[in-house]
Amino acid sequence: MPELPEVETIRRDLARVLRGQRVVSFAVKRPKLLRNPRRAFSRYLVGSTITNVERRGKQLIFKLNSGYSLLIHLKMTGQLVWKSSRGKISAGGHPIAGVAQVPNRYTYIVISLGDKSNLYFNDVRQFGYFHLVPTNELAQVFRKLSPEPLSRSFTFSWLDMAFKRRGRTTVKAAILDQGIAAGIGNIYADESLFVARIKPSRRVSSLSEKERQALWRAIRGVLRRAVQARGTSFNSYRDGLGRQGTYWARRLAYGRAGQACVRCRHVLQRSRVAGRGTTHCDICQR
DNA sequence: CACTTGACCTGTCCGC
DNA sequence: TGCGGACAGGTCAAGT
Repeated sequence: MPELPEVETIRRDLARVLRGQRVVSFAVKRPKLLRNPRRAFSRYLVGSTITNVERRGKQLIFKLNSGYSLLIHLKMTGQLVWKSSRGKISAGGHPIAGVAQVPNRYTYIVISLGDKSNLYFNDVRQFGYFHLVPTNELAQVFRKLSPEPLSRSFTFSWLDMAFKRRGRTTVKAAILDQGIAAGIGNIYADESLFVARIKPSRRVSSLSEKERQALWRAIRGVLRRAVQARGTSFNSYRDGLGRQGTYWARRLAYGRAGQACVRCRHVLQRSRVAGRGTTHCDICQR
């Protein structure tokens, strides 16, 4: 589910409330969601202090003072929701409308913190995972990911080089590749291609320099605006305080098949590209 | 090696 | 109302 903007939103919310907190206990109902033996969590997570909450691509990184980092991947339906000791999911002491109830039947992991607040991990489809990694091995774990798309190192010339490795595949498959654009998923792939006016089924090798530049710009612009909107919610996504994001109302292509293109008013088409449901405008995307 | 497909899970929606 | 099938935001292993 969550792509870069959603994970970044969760990261920001959780960093505020978790930084400096000690992990008091760790309860797991679905051991298969753990990538390490349970004893590793007892040794390196429980009793440690969370020094920071970071993000790389679609993964969250809880930096711990034990020398380890906790990596969390939410995959399709994972949620991380924090609840204060007062039992209220709130920001600045004010209750928020539309919050997720926690814990619930899909709450599989609970982390209890020193101030008696709790962090709940819910995951209907159980694809997500918790992975403890020595902090000095993080670079190795992330070695196949592209530079962060919103960072200065994600330059056009870097992307252009990366595209040369994927010349024969479709442009949609290419930008879904986490080694090309870490953090892009199905929503923001369709949004970026719409903004860049490129058909998702085009071969990468057929793109002109101008089109590749438009796509590079579109990826960054779409992700930046989605982060500003606190991500997209249409089903299970909730931010770090259980709230929904607002990008859904601003989307241009994803999930709008059958509706009018905002540029040319033709009906947006639904298709399958790179094995994924895809929406595009057959008239103004070339 | 490059690329595509199926599997992992559960829930929802749609047609019959 | 019930049932079967398709589909869902991600990523791997296994296949071509």
